[in-house]
Amino acid sequence: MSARPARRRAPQQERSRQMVERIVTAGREVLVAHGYDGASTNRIAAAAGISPGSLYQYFPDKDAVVGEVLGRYLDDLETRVSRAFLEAVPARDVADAVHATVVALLDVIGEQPDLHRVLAEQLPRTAGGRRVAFARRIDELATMALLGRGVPPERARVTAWTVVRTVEHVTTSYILERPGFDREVVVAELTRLVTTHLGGSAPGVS
Amino acid sequence: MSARPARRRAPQQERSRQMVERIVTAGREVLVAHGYDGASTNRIAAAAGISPGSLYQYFPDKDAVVGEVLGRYLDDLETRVSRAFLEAVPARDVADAVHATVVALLDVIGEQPDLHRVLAEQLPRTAGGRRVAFARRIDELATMALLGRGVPPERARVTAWTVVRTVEHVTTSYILERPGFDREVVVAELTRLVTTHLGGSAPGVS
Amino acid sequence: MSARPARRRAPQQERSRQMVERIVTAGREVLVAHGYDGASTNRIAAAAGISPGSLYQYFPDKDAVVGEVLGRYLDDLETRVSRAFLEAVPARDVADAVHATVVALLDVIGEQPDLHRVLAEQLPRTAGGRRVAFARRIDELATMALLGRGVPPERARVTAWTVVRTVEHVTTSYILERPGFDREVVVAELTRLVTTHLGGSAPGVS
Amino acid sequence: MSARPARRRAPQQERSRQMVERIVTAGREVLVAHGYDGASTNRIAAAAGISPGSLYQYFPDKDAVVGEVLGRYLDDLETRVSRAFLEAVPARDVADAVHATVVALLDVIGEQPDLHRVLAEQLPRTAGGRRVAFARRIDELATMALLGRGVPPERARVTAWTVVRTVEHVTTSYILERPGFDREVVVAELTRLVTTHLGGSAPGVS
DNA sequence: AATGAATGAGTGTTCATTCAT
DNA sequence: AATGAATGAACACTCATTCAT
Repeated sequence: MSARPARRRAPQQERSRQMVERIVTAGREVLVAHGYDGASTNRIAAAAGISPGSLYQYFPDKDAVVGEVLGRYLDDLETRVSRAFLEAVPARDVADAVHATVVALLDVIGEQPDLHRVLAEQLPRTAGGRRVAFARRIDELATMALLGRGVPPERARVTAWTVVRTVEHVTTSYILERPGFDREVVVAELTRLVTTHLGGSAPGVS
Repeated sequence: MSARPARRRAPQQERSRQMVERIVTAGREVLVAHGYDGASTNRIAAAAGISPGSLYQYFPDKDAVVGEVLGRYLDDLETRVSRAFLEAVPARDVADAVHATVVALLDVIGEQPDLHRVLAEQLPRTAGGRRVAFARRIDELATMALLGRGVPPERARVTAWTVVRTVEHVTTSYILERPGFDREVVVAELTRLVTTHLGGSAPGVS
Repeated sequence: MSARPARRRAPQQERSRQMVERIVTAGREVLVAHGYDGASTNRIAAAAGISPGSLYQYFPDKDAVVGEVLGRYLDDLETRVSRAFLEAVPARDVADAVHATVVALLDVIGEQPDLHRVLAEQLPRTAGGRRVAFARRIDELATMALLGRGVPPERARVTAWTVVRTVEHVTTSYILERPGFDREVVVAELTRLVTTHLGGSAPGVS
Repeated sequence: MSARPARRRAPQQERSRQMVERIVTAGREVLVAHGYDGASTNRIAAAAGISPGSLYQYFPDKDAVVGEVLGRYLDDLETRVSRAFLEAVPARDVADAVHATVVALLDVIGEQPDLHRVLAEQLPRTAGGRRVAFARRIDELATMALLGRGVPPERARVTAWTVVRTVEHVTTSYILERPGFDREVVVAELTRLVTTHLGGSAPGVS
C-alpha cells in the first residue's frame, strides 16, 4: 500500500495492451487469409485464441478491429513516406526526391504485400477515405514544391495530382502483380518518368 | 410434347438468351445501386422479375452473375481501348496514340462511372484477374510498339508496363475522385507525361 | 392455362396461411412454456417444425410473432367482452349486464389461462398498450351508461374507471390464483359488488 | 491473521451488510431506470461501485439481487399496510378501516411509483409469489374481521378475497395509469365501493 | 423451365457467470 | 475479499442455395 503506488496499474495495462496486440495481429492474419468478408469476429477471436466475448472487451465492434489493423498499416505508410518525401524535397534535386519517395513506398508495401492487397482491393469504406486523404496531403506538398519551382498554380495542381496518383498506383501494381523485373528497375523507371515530367534533369538510365 | 422437335431449340435458346440478358441487366442495376455486399441474389432476381430459383438456372452462383456484369463491361472497355490504341499506333505519332487511348478509356469509364467504381473498389477477386489480363495484353502491344521504335527489349517491357499502369490508374482516379479540374486538362497532362517518357515529342501545353 | 384461372393462387395462399398458423401456434406454446424472455425465435421455429429462416418469411421480427399471438387473444377477448357488454346494457337491468360481462371475461380467460398469465405478468410493452386501450374503451361505454342513468359526469367517469379495473383484475386474479371456490361464487360476488356500487338493485345472494 | 480472532467477525459482518446495502440500492436505481431487461449485473455492479465478480460474493445470481430489491419494497408495503389495517379494524367502523388501508397502500406505492411499475409490469416470476402470499395474509385478516361481524364462513372468505384483490389492483392501476382525477376521489370511490359491499354504512359522497 | 418456400450455417453482438490473480 | 478479464452459450436475424411442386 505504500511501496509502489505509481506502478500499480502497469501490469494490467501491459496485459491489456498485449491482448489488443493479439487481436490486432489475429485480425491482420485473418484479413490477409480470408479477405474482408471472411474476417468474421468469431474467426478473429479464434485466431487470437480468445472467446468471441473477449474481443468486445477491447474493441467496440468488428470494424474497429479491422480499422485498427488498417490504421496501423496506414500510419506506418504515411509516416515513412511523408518523412522520405519531406527530407528529400528541400535539399536535393527532383530526381533524388522522387527516388527516395518511391523507395520508401515500395519498402512499406513490400513488407506486408498481402495486407496491402486487401487494402487496395477490398477497402471497405473503412479505409478508403484515409487513403484518399493521405494522397491529398501529398498532393498539397507536391503542389507547394512545384509552386516553389515557378510552375503556375493551376498547372502545379494538376501535375502534382497526376504524379502522386502515378507513383501510388505503379508501386502498388508492382507489388501486387509481381511482374518479372527487379525492383530497382521499376524504381529507376518510375523515377525517370516522374522526374522528366516535372521538368527536372532526368537521371541517367542505368 | 411431340410435334416440332427439330425447331425446338432455336426459340429456347433465344428465350434463354433473353433471360440471361435480364439477369445481367438487373445485376448491373443492383450492383451500382447497392454495391457488392448489397447485391443479394434475391434482390437481383427481383429486379429481373424472376424467382430466386430461376436465377440458378442460368448462373451457377452469385459471383457468376457479378462476373458476367463486370465481364461485359470489361469486354466493352477492352474492345474500345484496344481499337483506339491499335488504330492510333501505326499511323500517327506517339502523342496522338497516347491521346487517343486516354480519351477512349475516359469515354468508357465515364459512361458507367458507378459501375467502374464498384469494379475498382469492391472487385472481390471476381474481376481482378481479368483486369490484370487485359493490362498484360496492352503491355504486349505497347512493348511491340516500343521495340519497333528501336527500344531495347528489356527496357521496352518495363516502360510499357509502367506506362500502361499509369494510364489505367490515373484515368480511374480521375473518375473516382472527381478532382476539381476538367477532363481535357487531365487528358493533356497524362498525354504529355506518357509521351515525354516514351521519348516522343511532347505535345504543346494547352 | 384456361380452366381454373381464378383459383390458381388459392393453394399457395392456403399453404401460407397454414404456415402462419403453425408459427402462431408454436409461438403461443413457447410463450406459455418459457415466458417472453425464453421465447427465442429459434425455439419458436423449432416448435413449429421449421427452420429459423422460414419464420422470417412470414413475420418481420420476433415481436411480430409475439404480437400476433397476443393480438389474436386480445381480439377474441375484446370482441366477446364487448359483445356481452353491449348486448346486456340496453335491455336488462344493471345486475344482468354486469353478470354477463363478468361471465364473458371469465370464459375467455379460462380458455387460455396460461397465455393470459404471460400477458398479465410479462406484457412486454408489446401488448401493454392494447390492454389499457381496451380498458379505456370500456370505460367510455360504462361512463355513457352511467350518464344515461343520471349520474353526474365527473362521478360517472370515476365510477366507471373504478368498476372496470375491478372487474378486469378480479377475474384475472381468479384465473391466475385458482383460489379454492367455484367460479359461480366469484361471478355472484363480483356481480353483487359492482351492481351495488352502481346503485342498481343488488341481485339476491345465491 | 492471528491477533484478534474473536472480534473479527463483527466488523466483517458490518462491512458485508454495507456491501449488500450498496448493491441493493444500486439494483433499485438500475431497475427503475432501465427496467428488468436493462438491469444487467454489470450495470448494477458499476452503479454500486464494485466489480461484477464481487456482486456474486453477496448474491448467488441476478434474480437474487432483483428479489432483494423487490423484497424490501414489499416488506415496507406489507408492514405499513398491515399496520394500517390492523389498527383500523378493531376500533372504528368499516369505512374508516377501508379508508385507512387504501390510503396506506397509495402512500407506499406513491413513494416509489416507478419501482412499483416495474414490479407490476415486469415481475419475472421473482416477485409474483410474494405478492400473492401477502394478499393471502390480508385475505385471512379480512376474513377474520368479517367472521367477527357475523358473516358466514364461506361468504366471508369469498368476500374478503374479492375485496382484497379489488383494493390491490385499483390502487395499482391508479398509480400506473395516471387517470385524470385526484387521489382523494379514487380513495373515496374505492372506500365507498368496498364499504358498501361489506355491508357497512357507506361514507357520504364528498 | 420456373417457382418461391424452405433451408441452415453463418453473422455480429450480449451478458450472466466464473476464475486466476 | 475483491477484482475484472475471460468465457461461451445464446440471441435476433440474413442470405446463398436447394428442392418439391
